[in-house]
Amino acid sequence: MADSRDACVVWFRRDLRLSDQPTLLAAADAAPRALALFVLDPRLLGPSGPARRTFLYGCLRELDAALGGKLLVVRGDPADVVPRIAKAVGAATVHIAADFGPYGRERDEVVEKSLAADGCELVRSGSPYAVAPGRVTKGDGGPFKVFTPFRRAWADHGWRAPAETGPRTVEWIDPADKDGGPRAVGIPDDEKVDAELPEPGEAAALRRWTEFLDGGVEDYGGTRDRPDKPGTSRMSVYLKYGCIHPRTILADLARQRSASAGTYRTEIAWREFYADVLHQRPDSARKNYDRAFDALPVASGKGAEERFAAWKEGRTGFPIVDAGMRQLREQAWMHNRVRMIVASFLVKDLHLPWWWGARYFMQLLVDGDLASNQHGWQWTAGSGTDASPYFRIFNPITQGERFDPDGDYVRRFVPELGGIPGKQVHQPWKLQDGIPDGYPEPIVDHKVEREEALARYERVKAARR
DNA sequence: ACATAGTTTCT
DNA sequence: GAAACTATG
Repeated sequence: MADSRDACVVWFRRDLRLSDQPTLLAAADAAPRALALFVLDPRLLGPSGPARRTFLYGCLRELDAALGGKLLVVRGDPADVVPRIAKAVGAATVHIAADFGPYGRERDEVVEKSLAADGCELVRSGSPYAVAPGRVTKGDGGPFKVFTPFRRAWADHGWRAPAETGPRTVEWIDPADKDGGPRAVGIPDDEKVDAELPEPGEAAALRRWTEFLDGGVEDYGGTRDRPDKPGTSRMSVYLKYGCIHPRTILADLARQRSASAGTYRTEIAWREFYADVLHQRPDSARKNYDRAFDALPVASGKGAEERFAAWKEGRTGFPIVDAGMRQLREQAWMHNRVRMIVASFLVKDLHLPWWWGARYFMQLLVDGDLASNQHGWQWTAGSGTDASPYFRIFNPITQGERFDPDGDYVRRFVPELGGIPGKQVHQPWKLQDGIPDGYPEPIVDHKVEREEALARYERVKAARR
């Protein structure tokens, strides 16, 4: 329909890399020249704080440099902005590098309709998942609700090998040459971020991945649950922004034979599972996946707000919880084991709604991803897919002693406890000399609140009948 | 007597 | 996952 037009638009969205980028192949097939576009959409950024935005800007800066300074960055609603740009460059097709994945499909349709009015086609050629959400289904076509069967079907489904692409597959159009479209706003300046952020961009992602593959993956099974050790891959933030694609990771893992490589692959599968769940049930980003949990009485009012503030600021009096919450502020990141511990504490000890904690995580975590974050929380709360049973209530002391056995993690992030040697640091109220100055008493009695949580859960059971 | 390894129970 | 319970030496 538009063979006379020789240009297209490559709309970078969540896949901010150039290698292994099938969108570029699709674009090169469609037209010899392409305009590289990134839309700063306030809704795409979601409830992100300065850490996430600044990391994103770093990725954009690297991409722009790799494209010879030709990345067009505009602000606005894609449904309005994208068609105007497509028209300005005379594009017959707009190629999205990675669709939204689990959410925002309706919004894509709005853009699609708007483009179609100008005879321009929207082409989705990628996904930030090995298997796009919605593709792995049960025999009857229904979605999986339990992780393990999903993982098997997901592995059986398979995915293609990384694509051989480079930045020179198309000729990039200088955005200054286009007339009539929205004006470039450029990449915003970095915001003031107190946390120390990981290095943004594709090159950093590949460096980190190589480092993990060569050094850490063999120990992954043994040390991934140890917040006091650098045992995790730290790849989450790069996956979130598409600085690396999971299929690159999976292809490298397939060359390894170790059990640890299999464990790591399972973690990738969890990411894909939760994306699939959110795709099937977009409402589960805000509401209980299991609606029987709507009957769970949650704390509210002034007392709840005060407890929530203590949790956020890392002054609950439970060292492992406080260390985690302070790591979150210092690094815009928290070790996954500790995420589970602080989440369990918020839900089961403080009886606060899981979505309070989930929203706070999304604001601060540099790797915050809606699907993984919300469903990770729902897993802990017991309201999610294949969730942990509600009676699984983490004991913050036992968890601390088991996963931070020498107390190094706590001392690193809670300086008030810096002088207490060994694992005693997990129970400062038992010290002979009393709790060190400046460190709070426990704000709740875990044993009491555990019983309270179980009692509240009876309401959920009743609601199911 | 008592520590502890193993088992059951809990939506 | 943790607590209560049971068996064992």
